[in-house]
Amino acid sequence: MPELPEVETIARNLRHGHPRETSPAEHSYRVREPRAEYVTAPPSAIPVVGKTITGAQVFWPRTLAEPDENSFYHQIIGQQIEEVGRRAKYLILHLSEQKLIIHLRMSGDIIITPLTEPLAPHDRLTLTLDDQYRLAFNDTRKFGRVWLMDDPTPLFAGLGPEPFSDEFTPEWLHAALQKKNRQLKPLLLDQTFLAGLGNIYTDESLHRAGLHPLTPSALVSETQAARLRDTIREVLSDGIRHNGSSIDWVYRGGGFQNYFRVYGRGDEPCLTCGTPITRMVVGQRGTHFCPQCQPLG
DNA sequence: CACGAGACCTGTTCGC
DNA sequence: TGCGAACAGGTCTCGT
Repeated sequence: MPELPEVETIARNLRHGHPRETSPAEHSYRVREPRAEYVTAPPSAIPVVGKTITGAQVFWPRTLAEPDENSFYHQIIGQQIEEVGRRAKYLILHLSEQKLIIHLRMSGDIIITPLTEPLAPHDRLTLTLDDQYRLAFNDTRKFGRVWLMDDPTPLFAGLGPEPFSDEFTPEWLHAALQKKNRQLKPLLLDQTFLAGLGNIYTDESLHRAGLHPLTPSALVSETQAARLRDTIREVLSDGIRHNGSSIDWVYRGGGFQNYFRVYGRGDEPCLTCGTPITRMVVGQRGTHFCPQCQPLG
């Protein structure tokens, strides 16, 4: 589920609590009704910085990638949450002694509730906080993973650059695309090439850049690469500004789904030219593009 | 190196 | 109504 903007939103929520999306209805299409209980604020929007972990519980063993369960309990209890960060799609809780790394994969979410609330159906790992709140890693599909480590550097070693870093320049992107001989869509999804893009934001970036998802990377011109770099940053910024995307049953307060131009809009008219959006499968992922605005070759 | 298929999982939606 | 297939924001591994 979550891509860079959603993970960034959760990190900010856990750090500060964050103002909610008060989405104006103007560009709204495909609007889904948010779950009534979350209309004011999603449960991830409660700050946890400064709180101390007084208990922990693992309900689905595979969720905990490292260390083993007993060591996890022994090590994490007593540590304070000092800061919350993000690298690629990883959420990072900086604890007083170690780092707690969380990858939400397809269906993960972080939910903060008072201890008096019952556990949610898909809570896989929970932390008890000293102010009588509970931080739950909730993950319907069980793909998510959690690591408690002294130094997470090895986990991040293979990742490509952050899209908002100084390293991600038009020149870097053009050169990097030249070095590969791959289709753009799967290449942009490859976290070792560039960190943070997922299926939604890749499709949206390529549409705004006017590039076909199957374009061979080595054929992208300098001008096109520069444009693509800008649209990637633009789409991610828009996503963050709207607190990420909320689709299907996972609602965490974001509203960027109301601004999708191609994702999930197969057969609907392109908002630029009116041509029906095409949906095809590329690398086993649903891929959406406008055949008019994003010609191949 | 590039690419496709299969795994890992549960839940929703759609067609018959 | 029931039931199977397709599909879902991600990533890893294996075979060609």
